[in-house]
Amino acid sequence: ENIFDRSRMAPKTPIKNEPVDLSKQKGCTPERSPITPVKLADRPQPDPWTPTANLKMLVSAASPDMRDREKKKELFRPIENNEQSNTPDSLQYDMVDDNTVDEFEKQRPSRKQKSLGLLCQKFLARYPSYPLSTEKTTISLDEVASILGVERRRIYDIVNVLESLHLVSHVAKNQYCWHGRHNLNQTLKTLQEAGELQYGELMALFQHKEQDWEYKFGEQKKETIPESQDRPLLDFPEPDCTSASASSRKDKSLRIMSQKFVMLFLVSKTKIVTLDIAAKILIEETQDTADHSKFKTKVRRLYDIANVLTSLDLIKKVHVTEERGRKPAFKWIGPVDFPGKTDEPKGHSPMSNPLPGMQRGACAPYQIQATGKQRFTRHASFNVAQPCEGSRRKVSSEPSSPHQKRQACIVNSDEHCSKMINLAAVCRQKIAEDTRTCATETTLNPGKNPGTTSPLSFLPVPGDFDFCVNTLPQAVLPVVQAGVPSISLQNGVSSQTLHSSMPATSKTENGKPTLLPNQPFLCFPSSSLFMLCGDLQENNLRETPPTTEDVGNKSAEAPAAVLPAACQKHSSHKCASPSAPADDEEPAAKRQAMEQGDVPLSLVVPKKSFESPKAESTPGSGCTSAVHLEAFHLDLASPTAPLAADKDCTRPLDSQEQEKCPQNKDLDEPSPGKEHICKENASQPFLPQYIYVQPTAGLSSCNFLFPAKQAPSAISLTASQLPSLSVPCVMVPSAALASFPLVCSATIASPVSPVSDGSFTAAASMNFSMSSLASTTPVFVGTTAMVAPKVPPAPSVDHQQPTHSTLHLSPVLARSCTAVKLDSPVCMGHPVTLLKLQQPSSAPLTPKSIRPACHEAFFKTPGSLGDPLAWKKNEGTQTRNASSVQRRLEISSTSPD
DNA sequence: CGATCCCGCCACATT
DNA sequence: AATGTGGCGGGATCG
Repeated sequence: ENIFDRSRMAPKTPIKNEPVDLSKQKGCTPERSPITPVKLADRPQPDPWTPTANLKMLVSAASPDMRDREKKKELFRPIENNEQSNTPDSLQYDMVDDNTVDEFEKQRPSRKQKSLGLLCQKFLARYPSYPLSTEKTTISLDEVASILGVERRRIYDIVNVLESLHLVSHVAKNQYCWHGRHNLNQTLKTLQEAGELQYGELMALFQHKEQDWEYKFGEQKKETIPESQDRPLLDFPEPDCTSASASSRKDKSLRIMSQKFVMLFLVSKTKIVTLDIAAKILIEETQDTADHSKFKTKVRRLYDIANVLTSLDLIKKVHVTEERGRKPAFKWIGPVDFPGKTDEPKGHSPMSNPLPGMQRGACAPYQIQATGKQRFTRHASFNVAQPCEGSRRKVSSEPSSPHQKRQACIVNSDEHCSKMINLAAVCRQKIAEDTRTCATETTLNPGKNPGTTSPLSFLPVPGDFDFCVNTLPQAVLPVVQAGVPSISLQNGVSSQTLHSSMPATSKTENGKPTLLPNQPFLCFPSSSLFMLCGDLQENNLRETPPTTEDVGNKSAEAPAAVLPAACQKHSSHKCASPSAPADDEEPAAKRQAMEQGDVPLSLVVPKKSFESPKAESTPGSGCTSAVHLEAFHLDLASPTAPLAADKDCTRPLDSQEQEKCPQNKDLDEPSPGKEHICKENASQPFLPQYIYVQPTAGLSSCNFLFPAKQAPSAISLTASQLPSLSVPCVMVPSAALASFPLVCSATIASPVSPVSDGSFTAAASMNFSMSSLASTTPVFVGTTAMVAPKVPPAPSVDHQQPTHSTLHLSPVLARSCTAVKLDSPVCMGHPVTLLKLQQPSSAPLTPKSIRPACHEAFFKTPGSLGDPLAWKKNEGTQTRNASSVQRRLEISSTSPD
């Protein structure tokens, strides 16, 4: 045979392929064949063939080429479509030298035949997926290499990836132990958790970027300490490794890269990750500057990894079509839910050790990350509460203008920042693109759900990016923000473009009636508050300006210089919080989203939030906060842009922005408690701290909400305000005020209930959700009351109002509910508006309390007034309580505390 | 022409 | 120094 081969080969052209044959030939000469393949290849033959060849020879001595060939054939065939594979075989046997060319060609393995993926399949074919626990299969690199007829180097490529998933472990030189897929799910789970921590944030960054940014920045700069923390996210592995394992060398980057890559999938809502995004993320982490060459190299490596993962049936190649064109991407087709897995993203303590088996380097990156993340999340959850870092620091430090800070941060953090930025930018773009684009992929759905897709979960956050970016840059976003939530998101998304214009319009955009379509809201970012101007009209314009300001504020915290610190913190917190929450939530969201569709594109996340479900989901606990946030974001977005994506993205920003606002006083707090407008119900849930005032559409009046939120922590302002529950807020009723009550109308929603998202928007806006914030006090109640009076109009309301008043106290929910009721009947007026109003109303109430409860309860059943009462009670308590969040939750339930 | 990615040089680690 | 590992990127193929 050998001879034949030679003959064939020789005559023709020495093809690379040939080597194998040659080796075989060599094989003939046993001498050389040392077991370990030496580079010797040189040997006699001209062909340098690889040493492995010799080995192969030896190995295969028993079953020489034939096998290989056969194997190859077999393997290939299935794999490849071509017939060629066959031919070669035939050739072998039949062939004559003559066949030569054709045959050769045929024989010569086409590139595909030599692909790493194919090789990996062959490799895997040799071992049982689920080996008996008892038996241990050892893998000899040399042996395998020779058997498979490849260089050892290639085997390393495969083994490294397999090792990253713990399918094999390195036991000794040249020796690997085959574990099979028994622990695959566990490993994936671990990776997912770790990924959420790490990437969650990153992603978040991307998606939420702003938050993250600020978050990061803030922390880092502010505190150096944090740095390490931050790092975790990115670097995680190395550090640990280094210390721990002392991993030397660069080490196993392929292994680590593989894990990270897998994490991205697991964290991605859509389960689709485009190569470029992955590369960017990985590069980023890596640190360095990513130059083009690096990027290229990364991509190459990713292809290597992807080939192996594909062979494992964990991913498949797909294409995501974006505006720009189609981009290569991979979709996760492996297990998604891991039973035991904790769902909660946040909490995990992944650290423990994700990878059971890892021996070597396996330092799990996770750990580190985890840490950092956790923190984040927490923060996120409550701005106030946890603010720890950010706020505190900030406070102390300088709070001057937010902008400055940011910038400064940026500068300082610089790298991170820059990276972040870049990434964010990238993400955005992608997102935007994605959004727009549809996924074409075979697999994917073309669906494009707008929202959905982004490959990474990140996307959703887009807003963040912008935010961040903008901020840094300057911020411009604002406008969008003004647009309000929806807009903001969009902005964030910027790339998407979404709605940039939207701001005001956003509502319209949606088309969703709900919002008031045109109602413009004004949001005042002031700190806590938002002002919504409800005018239906478009006051937007006017509003806009403010918004802008807000925006600016956002970035900065402009408002009060004083507060600045606080603000900053807030901002940071907020950001963080939002993000964090987001992260946490995201997972869920993602999941959901994911579930929903594959959309390739990013963005998916938020949407859900809109829906009540989210709120529900979130509910609870601390998590909730996070969730809220997300929801929040979403909500915001939703209003305007129905598109989830957009919304999502933007949202965050908005909130942030809002926070900034200066206004106030309260504002500061505001920041903490962002108030969002939630158009949607969803928003309800979370909303942060701000209070909105919505005017009804028609109404000119504007309402203001002040955030109560955090009183405690928060800022002084709050305190003042809050002191009692309500406090701070001021409402301006005007007709508008009425609206608030109207807000209740939100109730309207009732019908819809929370739901409606689309529509909600308006409502949403109303929502504010301060609750989340914390605020504590819901406060508003008073407002409500106030309203009532004014509102007389709504007689119907009246009854409620009374309630309200009482209610007011109660947390948001109650309010909302109440309000709703009232409204509905009464208010009236603008139905649409009403919806919006509702929220507002709620908002007024108390942002804080509202939050959690709100979400769910609210929307869903506005009706139950009873609650309100309860609320009142609660409120009282609440007020006391600082922790808004909890309360809120409680509130919702009833009286929590 | 961009997407893939094979191939193997070469550096670093380990023995 | 030999050998094990594996980063890395040129450049060939593929589509």
